[in-house]
Amino acid sequence: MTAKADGTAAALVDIMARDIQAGVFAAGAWLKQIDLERRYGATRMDVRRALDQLALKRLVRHVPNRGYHVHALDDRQADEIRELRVVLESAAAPSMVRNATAADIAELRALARRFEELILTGTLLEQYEANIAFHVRLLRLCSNRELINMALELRGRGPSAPATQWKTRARIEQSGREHFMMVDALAAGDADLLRSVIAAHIQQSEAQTTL
Amino acid sequence: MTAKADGTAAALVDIMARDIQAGVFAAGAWLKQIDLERRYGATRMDVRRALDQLALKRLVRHVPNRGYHVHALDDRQADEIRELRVVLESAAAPSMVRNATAADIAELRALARRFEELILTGTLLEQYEANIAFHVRLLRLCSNRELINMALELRGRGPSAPATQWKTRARIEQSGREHFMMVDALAAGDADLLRSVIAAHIQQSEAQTTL
DNA sequence: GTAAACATTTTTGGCGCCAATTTCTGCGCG
DNA sequence: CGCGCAGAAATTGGCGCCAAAAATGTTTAC
Repeated sequence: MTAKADGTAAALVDIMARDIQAGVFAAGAWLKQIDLERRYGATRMDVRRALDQLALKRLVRHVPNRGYHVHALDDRQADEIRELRVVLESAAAPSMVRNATAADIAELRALARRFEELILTGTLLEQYEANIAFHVRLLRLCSNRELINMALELRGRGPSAPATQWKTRARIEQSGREHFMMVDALAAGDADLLRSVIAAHIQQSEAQTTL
Repeated sequence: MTAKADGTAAALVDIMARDIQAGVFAAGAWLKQIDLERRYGATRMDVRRALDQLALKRLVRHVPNRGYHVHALDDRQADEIRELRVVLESAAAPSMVRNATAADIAELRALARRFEELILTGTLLEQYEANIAFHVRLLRLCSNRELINMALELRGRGPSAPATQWKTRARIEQSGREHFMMVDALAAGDADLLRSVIAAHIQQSEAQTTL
């Protein structure tokens, strides 16, 4: 529960970010420092640091003398973040195609299969994590580490809470198919195809972006 | 010198970021908290908060029990950040073209002219600030605010210190011309042209990106 | 003369307390 | 019965002090 010696603050930021994403706190709820330090078994100072960094990431908002509350992003921001993810992750496509080895492709296919299985047998959280695992593995093929970091950070900020992500069963199955389409595009070395599949996957639509 | 009541910490982060960019501190130098609190007239706690946030922005690096030192990015990171800026800012081009009014274009042309004048008459710092002013004004045409924020943050992290930015007089004059080329592309409503000028401008090369 | 060990000084980082502000609760008044 | 007000409780946020760790300077032994 309590994190290690030095990485305490950084680890707490990650854990809290995950919890906010997962909807542990109600949207717009006030985060009382006392509750947080009990919940995470952290010191007051660590909680404050974590809240400050989360405010910088726009996951929470700070109001002087009132405290921090989880920042529920409106539709506009959600759209803008999705659009940004399309820009970044499709820009990464050519680099991914360039660097993907046979072993990478095999691993990705396994992860795609795992996600597909969990559609039937897994819990929502397992599906969520399997999806993350696939996308992180895919992103790491890109040689631009700064782009990887930005894309991951953006994914953390976006409306990816399981509750809102896959609305229908048809949609989650479509996502599963798209994972295989990405792997196939990689195997075929078709960067343009990969790009458009990624774009459609993020936007959860059939059409490709026209930004 | 000392910042306002509430925004103290946030303002200090901005000021310190600017100073690091401007090369006030030597690359890799250790930032002693005592020096910082005297230099900026801030409390110890504000300095610590600012350093933490700067570490999150990767402008400084933290070593436990040693302190914070300015993070000199290597060539690889510099290239990756430049590449990311190309991706983001050229992705913004169509939106810029869509939203630019006649008034916007006039303002931008004035800013471009100001930069051109300062090439001859201004100091390096003035040139730097005029350049920033032009680019911020241009970016703000984009309707995607998240993209704007990311691009600005990235610009702050990149190797934009005046010392390394414009190596030759020919290059700074070329930058000045490119500013006008961007304004012209905006006025003509040519998003593709704007995109390639922006890409070339960031990469400081004549060729357009092939990412 | 050099290098290692020791002592001093500087710096970081954590812990706790207390003041300022806000919110909640209960009471009185119209 | 509702509204407003005052006191109390709770929460945030700032300030300072002190211990642990590192860097520096000094002494001593070889």
